[in-house]
Formats: sequence, C-alpha cells, structure tokens
Amino acid sequence: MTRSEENYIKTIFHLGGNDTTLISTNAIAEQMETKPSSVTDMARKLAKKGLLYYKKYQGVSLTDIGVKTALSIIRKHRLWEVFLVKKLDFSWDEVHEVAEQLEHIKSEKLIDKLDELLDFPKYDPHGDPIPSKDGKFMERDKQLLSEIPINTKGVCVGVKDTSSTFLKFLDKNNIALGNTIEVLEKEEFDQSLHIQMSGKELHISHQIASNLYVKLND
Amino acid sequence: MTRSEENYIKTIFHLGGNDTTLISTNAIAEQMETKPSSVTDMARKLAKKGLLYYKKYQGVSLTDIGVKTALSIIRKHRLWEVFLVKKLDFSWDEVHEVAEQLEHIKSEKLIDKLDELLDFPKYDPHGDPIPSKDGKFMERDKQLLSEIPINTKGVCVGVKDTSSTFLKFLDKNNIALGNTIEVLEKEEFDQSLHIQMSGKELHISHQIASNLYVKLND
DNA sequence: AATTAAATTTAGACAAATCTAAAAATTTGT
DNA sequence: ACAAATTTTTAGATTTGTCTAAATTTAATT
Repeated sequence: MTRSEENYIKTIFHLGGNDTTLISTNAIAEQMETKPSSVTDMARKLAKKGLLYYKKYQGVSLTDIGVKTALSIIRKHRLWEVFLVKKLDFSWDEVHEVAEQLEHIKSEKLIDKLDELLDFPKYDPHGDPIPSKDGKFMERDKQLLSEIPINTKGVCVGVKDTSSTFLKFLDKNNIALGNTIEVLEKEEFDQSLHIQMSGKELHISHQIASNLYVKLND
Repeated sequence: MTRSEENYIKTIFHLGGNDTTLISTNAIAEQMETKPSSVTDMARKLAKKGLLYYKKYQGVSLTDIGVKTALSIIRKHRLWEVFLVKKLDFSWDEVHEVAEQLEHIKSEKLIDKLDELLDFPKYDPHGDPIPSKDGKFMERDKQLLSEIPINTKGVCVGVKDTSSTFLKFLDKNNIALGNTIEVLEKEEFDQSLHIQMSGKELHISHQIASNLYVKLND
C-alpha cells in the first residue's frame, strides 16, 4: 500500500466507514484537503484492490479488509504518539504531525517491539484507544464534561478536539488526563461550568467542557 | 526534499562524493539499482537546487550544502539503527531495512530527542560513526583484521560488509563488536587466520578477516 | 413534476520519477 | 590518431496522484 492509499483508508475509517454507511467523496475530499475528483479516482483504485465498496454517486464504505487495514494504521499512529510522549518527552500537542509520518513505516516487528517497549498501552496521549495487533480495541465508557450533572465527580480521560491550540490551552490551565473533576455549578446563561480540580476551583466555558471527556466515578 | 532526492544525496555521499572527485551517473545508477538516464534527470534537478555540482558527461559531486544534507540523513539512519538494537532488541542484521525508512522522517526535535534517549551514541551497531547535529564525526582509527601483524591484539570495532548473511555468520560464531582478538598465525596458502577470541581459538578465512575492522591496543 | 441547485464523475492536463531506445560524447585500443 | 566500444544524454513514453473544467447524476425547491 502506498502512503496515499493508507491516508485515504484511515480518513474513511475516521469518517465512520467502519459500518455500511456510505461516505461521500465530498466528505473525504474536505477532510483530506483535496478535490472530490481525486477521491473518485482513488475510490476506484481501492475498490479494485478490495479495500472498500464504491457505489457510483453514492459513496464508499470499507470492506472487512479495509477496516483491518485502517485499524492497523491507527494502531501504529497511536503507539508512536505514546512513544513520543513517554520516551521522547514530546507534549501532547506536538505528536500528531510526527506520528502522521511514522504510521507509514512498514515493519511488523518494529510495531510489535514498540508496543512491548511501551508496556502495551491501551490509550494514546489524547485518551483514544489503541487497537491491539488483531484489531480489537475498547472505546472507553466516557461522557463529555458538558453533559454530566452537577455535583458529580469524574476523571478526565480524553479530548474530543485534538488541535494544538486546544491542547496548549489545557496545559496552560493544568488540565491533564487523569485529573479528577467535580462539577460544582452550571451557568444557565452561557452554559459555562464551575468545576473543582486538583483542589482548585476553575471556571470553564461550554466550548471547553464540550471537548473534554470524563469517566464518571463508579 | 523528497525521499527520492534524499536517497540520491546519500548514495552520492557514500560513493565518495564528499570531496571534489566527480561520481559518474553510471556508478550512482548501479548503486541505486536504477538507470543512468534517471540519474541524469535527478542530477540536473539537484544541481539546480544547489545540492551538487553537475558537469555534463563528467559526473557529480556534492556541494557543501549537499554534504551537510547527506550527513544529516546518515545521522538519522544510524541513530535509528542504534534505537532498534538498543531499545527494541533488533539484531544488527535486521536494522538496515527499517532504518532506510525511518531516516526520511522529518522532525528535528524527534532526532535530537532520540539522540538523547540513546545517550548520544558515537557509533552505530556496525561500528560506523554517527555524525553530530552539526555534521562532525570521527572515523575511528581502525584496520582490517586481515592486515594486522601476527601476535598483535585488537578490539573488534566494525564491519566492512554489512550484508545480512555476513552479520548472521558473525553471530553464529560469536564474533561481536567489543571482542578482543589476537592473531596467532597466518596460513601462507590461503591467507586464513588462526585467532584467539574470548578464550577460544578460532580459524577464519581471509574473506572474513578482510571484512572485520579492529582497533589495535595502544 | 419541473426546474434549479448541489454533488459527483469524466475527460484531459500536469508534475514527479522513472523507463526504453536512439543520439551524442567520451574513452579505449591498436 | 582514428575507429570501436563504452558511457552519458536526449527524446519520448509510462505510472501515480493530483488538478481544472465540463458533463452528468442526484437532491432540493417551489
């Protein structure tokens, strides 16, 4: 598989192509910052290779092989992200770009050994699950901070927005995965939240709260 | 720089292009398993980019920028090789292929942090020197085992042939970098050697001895 | 249901990197 | 030094992945 083919497969997966829902060429083009006509060409090619189904004018969906391929690429991407953070002291807003390159390195041994070096991590630095060698992964039971009731406590386990600006903002406010958060109060007016975290009280906007995942304490 | 451009620069450097000697397009083509006409095209392109001098029908040599570029790629390649051996338990005959891919990853921070993780190694798993960030490196003072006199002792510090078959052969015979070797006797007939290593006596062919580097004890 | 709007595909072109076959330059051999 | 052999370059074609602009299909609107 070429790098370009891999990027298409990965994008289609992220757009929800793991079930039979058809993904439009337009949606893919937009996500990949390319033109719909280019997507059409590639869709044909990947369909012929058996990685996806392509219905003219309707869109594409991944075949079983396509899904397996996507999970393998995502596994590599997320393992490399863990490596960058845990072994090379990258911050979580710096890893994506480099992992985009590293995910295309072809060596099964490399990725298995990397997995071992990192002690078989289950989640990447943004809280996203890392598929196992055989393509299984557990999506964590989690909710957006903006959607949990007042006076409940949860642990911060992930981010929805993984943009550099958002992650840097979180760093600046000492919001990190693993922190325990309690919702003290919700402002009716702008849906901003008063929360307690690491002993301190904090006021955060709805925009922030709707991009932070927490796992409720059981 | 594209991956292809980087491979050309690296190959030209290895063919001796770090001085003003002109390297023929044929030699480059043979080394890279491509056609001379392809080399001509790329030579033009790289000359226009200022990475090498190209004299029609004469050959190419790297500019200062070209040499710097080559050293940067070689630095990456060798650091990744060390990583694979030291951190991921690859054997020295497995690293080349993967390092060929990893050397093209673009991130200065990545390579600097990797250098740090590995404790700033000076040599790769085959004994070849690793250029520093600013392109300096020390070629070790070494000699081929086949060329040192009888009854001298040396430490095995490198291999000339880095092919998988040769490296596997060395493994099988417990010959590794760092071992102390003493030449006991040379056979006039076939120039094979009787050596002492790790307490044991060994008989090795000229072919082996002329692909092993040793550093004489001082 | 007809027309307009939007999405998608087709057709043709382009850049990068390569190749083959023919032409040109250089080197070699006598 | 001149012809033959070798090396190198040129010219034109190919593949991959992309693009633009035009044509076609599907969806939306009244």
